[in-house]
Amino acid sequence: MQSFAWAFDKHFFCLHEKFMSIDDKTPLGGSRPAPWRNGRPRVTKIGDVAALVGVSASTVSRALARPDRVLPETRAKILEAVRLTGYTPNVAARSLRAARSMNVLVVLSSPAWGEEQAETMVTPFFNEMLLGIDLALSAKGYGLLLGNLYDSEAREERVVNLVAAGQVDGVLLMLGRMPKSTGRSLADSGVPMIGVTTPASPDIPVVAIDELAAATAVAEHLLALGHRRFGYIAGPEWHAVEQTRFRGFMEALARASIPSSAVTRYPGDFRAGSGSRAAGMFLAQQRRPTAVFAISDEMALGFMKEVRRAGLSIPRDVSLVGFDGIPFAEFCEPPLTTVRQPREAIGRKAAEMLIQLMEGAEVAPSDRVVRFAAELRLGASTAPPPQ
Amino acid sequence: MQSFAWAFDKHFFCLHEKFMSIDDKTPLGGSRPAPWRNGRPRVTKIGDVAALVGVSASTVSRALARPDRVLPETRAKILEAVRLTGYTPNVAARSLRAARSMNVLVVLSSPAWGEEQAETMVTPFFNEMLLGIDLALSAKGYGLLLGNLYDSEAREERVVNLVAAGQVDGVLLMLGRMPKSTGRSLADSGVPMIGVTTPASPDIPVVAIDELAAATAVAEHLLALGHRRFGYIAGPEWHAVEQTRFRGFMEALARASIPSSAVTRYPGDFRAGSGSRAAGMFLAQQRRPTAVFAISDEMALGFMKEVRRAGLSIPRDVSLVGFDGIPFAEFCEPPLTTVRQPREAIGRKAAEMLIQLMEGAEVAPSDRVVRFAAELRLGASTAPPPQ
DNA sequence: GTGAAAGCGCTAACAC
DNA sequence: GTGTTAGCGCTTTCAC
Repeated sequence: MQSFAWAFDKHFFCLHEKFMSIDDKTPLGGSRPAPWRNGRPRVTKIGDVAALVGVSASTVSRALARPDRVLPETRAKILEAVRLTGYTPNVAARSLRAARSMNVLVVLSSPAWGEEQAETMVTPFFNEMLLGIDLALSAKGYGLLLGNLYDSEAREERVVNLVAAGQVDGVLLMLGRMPKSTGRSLADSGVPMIGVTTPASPDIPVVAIDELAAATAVAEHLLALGHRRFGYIAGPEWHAVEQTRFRGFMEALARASIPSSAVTRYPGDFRAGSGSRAAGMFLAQQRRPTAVFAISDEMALGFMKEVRRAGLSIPRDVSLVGFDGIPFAEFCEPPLTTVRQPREAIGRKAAEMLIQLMEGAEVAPSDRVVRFAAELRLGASTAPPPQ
Repeated sequence: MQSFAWAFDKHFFCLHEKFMSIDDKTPLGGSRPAPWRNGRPRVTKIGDVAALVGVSASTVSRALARPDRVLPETRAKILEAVRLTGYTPNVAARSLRAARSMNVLVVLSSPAWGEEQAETMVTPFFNEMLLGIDLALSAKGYGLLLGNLYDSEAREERVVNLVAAGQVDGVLLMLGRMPKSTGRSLADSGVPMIGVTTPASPDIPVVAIDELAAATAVAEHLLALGHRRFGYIAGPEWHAVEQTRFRGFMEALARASIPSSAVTRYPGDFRAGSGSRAAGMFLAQQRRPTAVFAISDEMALGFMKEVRRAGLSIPRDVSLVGFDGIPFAEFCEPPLTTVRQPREAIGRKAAEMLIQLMEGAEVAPSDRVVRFAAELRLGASTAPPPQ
């Protein structure tokens, strides 16, 4: 994504010469071939339709926007002409006039250290969420612009510009933290915004799961199985989700009188590779945890693979819990015990709230923070600890 | 995704106090408050910057677009004012004027029968490809609009409109067939277009892997292991990729004198569920194939899961080959033998070709069809047939 | 019910 | 070098 970006910084590439020659061959409707008018195909404009029918452009516009304010027969003729010519309103003109773009920006940050480290554009976790968002938005006629920050500040800057430039009418933030962009921030832009799985904020309504409850459920499940020594594969420390899940997990353990020294915290970044590295550290330990909680399924899968390679078996030697409930969590062997987030519903709800905001409604106070319940889905990767 | 309707924003918000004072002297946004100009946040316009510096709007525009054509000191003052005010050009106006949107549309179709059946917005297969596309586009300042057809005709229509409306400067088609849309087709719109993993077409350059060679490699690998009875989990029949892979697979077998009656063809739709269903059919067979080729990794994983549930072991009882090389193919047990497509490279190449087209270049004849080599990546899911 | 006219914000040709 | 001017395509008053 994010690619939009535009040439704000560098401003236009100039292609004049090329344009000229093409233009000469295909002079566009206008009396004078505009040199900048890229050899674009001649497109039907509202005036063309009007001329064809023998009415004014305003009437065509009205016929399309407020059918009831145009004589039925005029309207019929206009619609016919529209069909005939394949006329489609020019979005840029309409946006300019209406001061709205009908586009929504989804800002996400695939975990990466700079884009050269990125592995995919949309992580499995965001994927289903995007589906819900897309369906909700397109139902209301909004388009979807995708902006991946790839954890890069330069990108962040561009995204902020994008918003400032009025290219989008609303923003969905799917980030672990607020962008710390230089210059004016997103929040300052006055563009409606909703956070998805994002830290709660006074300014920005948030849709997410109840992270604390979910982490608690994981801890209690493992405790109930009899585990007393734990591993925790973390996310980046600045990530809101990491902070909450860690806290929920530790507090639940504390309530069961498990000292924090009984928990080994392995660093991670949500991606499978970091799960494998955590496994390396796990394997090297003298006194290994009997249960490991990875706060993303990808890390759990990475852990699983590495541990199996070392000849250990899950859950016989070590229990494993993931988080998110990505589709592949059930295809691994054993199927992963994980926390399933209702991602499509989250995405849909967030998009619907954003649409309301964009259409001028206020967010009800009760909707400042919407939390969905997450469900602990038992796979076969957890069992009582080995004797 | 997208189509465009209507609604309005209501927010009143003043960005910059600094600016307010200037405002008082030069009430911007027209002498008369336009009634439709729904209390949008007051945004800095080029004229504001100009007024602040004491030059004309054109000079500001020039200072930004062609620095060399403006006096250095003027320019410096302008840049300072831009910084101060947080001015960002209005995209709609620029697009309208320049007749280019700096946006590219990526049309894809997650396998589904209508959107209510969709599982994710971006399949794992498209994901890495999107990464390559995104990086290439954003490097040149282009934005990325995502349009998922979800195999729905209504969506198709909207996407076509989008293109016709000039909302995008170019299109990347990631489909198994050409959209069969009613009304004027995409190809007619005259907008530059590149197909990615799409049927070759006289009009549209294509970037893909050498499907035929890949399918051949799979067949030869299985033949070399000694297999003589095969299963083939197909894609939708209309899908170009399905057609080519099936042909490549069958022809290679034929060259080894394997009769086509030795191949069971299970229907599929690229998704995991259809792989599971194929497994059901497989298990019910009297004389089962000893090797199965699924033309997507997801289907292979679905097959694997179901077969394992029935107590069979891969590759001891049946060998399995997937296709695509999605990340999770190596996390399953056993790791999947699959055809790895260099997806990021494909995406990047396609985007770069599109950019060339959009900037007026011709596609070199040699680039009408660009084929990357795909690599058969041996996992542990293939072995000689059971005795 | 319909047309004429103005103008959204920006850029480029054309003076000076 | 810089200002003036015109107009991209559309929608929306405001007359009639």
